[in-house]
Amino acid sequence: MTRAEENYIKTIFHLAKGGNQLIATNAIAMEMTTKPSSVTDMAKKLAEKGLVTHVRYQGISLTPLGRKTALTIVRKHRLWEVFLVAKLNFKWDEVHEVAEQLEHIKSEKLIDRLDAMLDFPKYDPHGDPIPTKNGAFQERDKQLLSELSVGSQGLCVGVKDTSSAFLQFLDKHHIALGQTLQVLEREDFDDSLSIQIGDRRLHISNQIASNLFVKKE
Amino acid sequence: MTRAEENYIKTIFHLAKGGNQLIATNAIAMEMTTKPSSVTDMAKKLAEKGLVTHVRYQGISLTPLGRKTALTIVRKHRLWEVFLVAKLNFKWDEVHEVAEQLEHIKSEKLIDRLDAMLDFPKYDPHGDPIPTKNGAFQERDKQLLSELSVGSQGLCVGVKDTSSAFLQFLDKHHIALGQTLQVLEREDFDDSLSIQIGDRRLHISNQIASNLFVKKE
DNA sequence: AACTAAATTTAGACAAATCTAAAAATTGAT
DNA sequence: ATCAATTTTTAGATTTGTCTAAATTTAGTT
Repeated sequence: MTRAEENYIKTIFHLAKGGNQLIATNAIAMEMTTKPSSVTDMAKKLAEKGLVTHVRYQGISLTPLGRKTALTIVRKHRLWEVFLVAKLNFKWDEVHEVAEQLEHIKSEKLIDRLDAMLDFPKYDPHGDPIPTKNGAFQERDKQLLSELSVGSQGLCVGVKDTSSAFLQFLDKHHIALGQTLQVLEREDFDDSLSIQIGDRRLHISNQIASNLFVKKE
Repeated sequence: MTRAEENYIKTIFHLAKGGNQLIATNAIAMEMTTKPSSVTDMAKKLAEKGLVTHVRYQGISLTPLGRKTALTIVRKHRLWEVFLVAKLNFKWDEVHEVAEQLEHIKSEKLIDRLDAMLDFPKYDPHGDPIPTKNGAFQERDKQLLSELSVGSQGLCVGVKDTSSAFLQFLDKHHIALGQTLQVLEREDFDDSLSIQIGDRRLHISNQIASNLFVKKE
């Protein structure tokens, strides 16, 4: 597998959110900032290798083999992210670019040892689940903070947006995964929320609330 | 810098043993198991970038910029080797191939943090010196065990041959860096040596002795 | 059902890195 | 100093991944 092939497989996996629907050529091109024609070219190559199914003019989906490949790449990416944060003191908004490179390193032993060194983490620094060695992959039971009803409590378990801007916003306001919060009030006008988090009260926009995953308590 | 460019720079550095003599096109091709014509092509490209000096029909040498680049790559390679052995329990004969991949990861922060995590090691698992962040690079005072006179003592500080076969031989006979040994006898016939190492006596061939670096004590 | 707009694919081209085969330069042996 | 052997370079081709521009298919509207 070349690096380019791996990146396509990973992108299709993400766009399909782990499922195996057909993903549009344009969607892949957009996500990878490349041209649709390039996507078609690669689709043919990946289809020949048995990694994707390419239905002409309809889209591309992963085969079971492609899905397994994607899970391996995602596993590597997320384990490296944990490593960077837990062992090298990277901030959670600094890890993506480096993990993007590290995920292509080819050594099963390396990944297994890394996994053990990190004590077999289940989630990456953004709360996304880490597939196991044999490809098991469990989405956590979670919902967006914006969907929580007034009065209910939630545990912060992940972020939807992983941009530096958003993650630094959370840092600035001392919102971190593992914290419990409660929705105190919702403004009908703009769907902004008043929340209680620890001993603090905070008012956050809907844009923030709809990018933070919580587990209802 | 592409990966291919980095590999050429690194190879030229190694063949020149850190110096800046002209290295023959053929020597580079041999070392990289590629064709001389490919080396010439790359030499032109690297010369244009100011990394090497290419004297037509004479050979290729690193410019100061090329040398600096090489040192960065060597630094990365050796730090990753230390990491693999010290943190992930790799054996010293298992690290090369993986480090070959990891050395191309582009992140200064990653390397600096790794360096700190490993406590700023001066030598890699094979005893080779690790260049510092600013490119300082000090060869240790060392000589081949085969050059030691009968009766003298030495501290094992490195290996010349880093092949699995040789490293596993050393493991098997419990010869490791950091150990002290003494030359008891030399056979004139084949230059094999009797050595005292710890409380053991060992008889080793010249081929072994001329691939083990010691520091005279 | 026909037509337009959007999405997708094809055809042909290009850059990077490599190769083969042929040409040119160097070396060294007499 | 000349010639043969070796080394190196050049010229032209190949593969991978990409692009542009044109052609094709699909989808939505009336």
